[in-house]
Amino acid sequence: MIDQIAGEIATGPAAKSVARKAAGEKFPTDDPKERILLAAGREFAEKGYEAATVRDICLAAAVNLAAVNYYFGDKKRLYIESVKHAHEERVRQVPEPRWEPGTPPDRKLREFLDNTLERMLGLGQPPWQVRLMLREVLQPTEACRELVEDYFRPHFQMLVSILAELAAGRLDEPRLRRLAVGVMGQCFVYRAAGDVVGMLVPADELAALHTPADLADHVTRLTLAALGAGPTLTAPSFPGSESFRA
Amino acid sequence: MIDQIAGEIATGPAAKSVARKAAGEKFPTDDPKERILLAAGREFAEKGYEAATVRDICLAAAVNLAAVNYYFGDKKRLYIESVKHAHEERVRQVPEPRWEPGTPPDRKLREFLDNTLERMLGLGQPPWQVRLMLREVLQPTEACRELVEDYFRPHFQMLVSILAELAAGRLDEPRLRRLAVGVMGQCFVYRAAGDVVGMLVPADELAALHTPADLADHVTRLTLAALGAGPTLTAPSFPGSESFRA
DNA sequence: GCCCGTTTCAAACAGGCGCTTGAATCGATT
DNA sequence: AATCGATTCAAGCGCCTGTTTGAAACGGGC
Repeated sequence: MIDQIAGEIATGPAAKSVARKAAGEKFPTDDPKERILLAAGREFAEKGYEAATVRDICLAAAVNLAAVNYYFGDKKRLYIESVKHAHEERVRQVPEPRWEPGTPPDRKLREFLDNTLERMLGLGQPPWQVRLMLREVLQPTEACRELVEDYFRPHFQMLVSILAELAAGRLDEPRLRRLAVGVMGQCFVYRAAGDVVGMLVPADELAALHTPADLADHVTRLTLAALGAGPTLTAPSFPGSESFRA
Repeated sequence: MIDQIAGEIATGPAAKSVARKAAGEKFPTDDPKERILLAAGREFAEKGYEAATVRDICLAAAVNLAAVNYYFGDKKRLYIESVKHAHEERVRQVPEPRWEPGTPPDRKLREFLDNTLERMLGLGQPPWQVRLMLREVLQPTEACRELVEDYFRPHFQMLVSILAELAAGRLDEPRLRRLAVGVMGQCFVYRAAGDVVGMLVPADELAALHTPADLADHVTRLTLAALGAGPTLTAPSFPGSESFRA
């Protein structure tokens, strides 16, 4: 919809003032640089670096084709900047959970996973920022290392700390990290291979047992059981019998 | 190396018979169609559909540019055929494990995971076939559904059956499937997000605890513990105390 | 009211892409 | 040996890509 409007506007010869007004209504900012970053992020997330074209980005951003080169130099630098921009925005959108001292670790784990899964899968369609970051995870480019250090490592370390509390010294750091990778993997598979999971699991089952909340619950129970800090998955569950439940 | 040779050959004007001879030595087959499928698979796996070019594929296959259109019609159909071809070859390379009746399920699980991880991660660089299939998992195209039905579903179902044995009727089918997705996710994360895992986990630790054999062992123990069919991860391990070990 | 640095614009450039073509060449059949 | 369908070839056709360009439009300082 926006694309169409912007396209018509950008094409028209003497419809510039109209373009300004329309763009000003449709876009959150009048700054062309900001508009390009926004449109570029969406395009790159959807189509990937190669398939996304500077023309489409400028069309969506309602700016002239030459603006990309004017503000960013070339396509490559625009991509890196848009990944950083998306990352910063996503951090602002979903802040990491904080707990006051003394919070039981099983509750922390449950809330950590709830937060992680909500961020990864989101309600409805996950935002384009997440898809853009997923691309970096699957095929790291220059922007990846920064992403890992600023964003993934703190998150990962938080999980390791929670697991350390649960293990209570009976598992060394390397093994805690291995466990943490596995825990993240159980969440990650739904984001990265969601389509295949959707083909392997019946639709009704997916809606009933694979929502972010369900999965957070399941992975928490599984991890607690594996660490000997909770009942096994095969044990009958009594409502309210577990402390980590909200 | 092969590419360079093929390139020189394909370019030369009167060096055709030489080309035949050289290609015959370098390629496993003289059939141009087979050579194109092989080269196409490698190119698509490495660069993706968009970035891979018909020109490079033909150069690598030491065939004329027009051969692709002659044998496959267009680039799209070549891609679909090469995915199918890669899938068939991979099945032949690493056949699924079979057990005689009466094999204990924990041993089956361990061997299943060993097989799965070996296939996914392989020794050294995983073959291009796996990378090509990974692309389909992450961004399904027309070739994906066939891949799932012929290849992933039977594998997935085998895992579900093993887990059902371990749960011994104390877990319903939907919950078994959810558990199976998680188990596959713990393996999948190393294949899909291996680079990021490599940044989060120290290199020496990676080599010591994250090899296919180590991971198969770890995930088996974790799953058994979660199902109450084995000791917890925090329990000290006595060598030879577990039946599933080879 | 004019000026000049900053920003925006339409138009075009060179290059690479998938795909097509018509002729040359091959190889089995007669 | 001649024939003819199957295959291979070099060349090129549009098309679309990222990028460049020179001029037009803008806006704050004299």
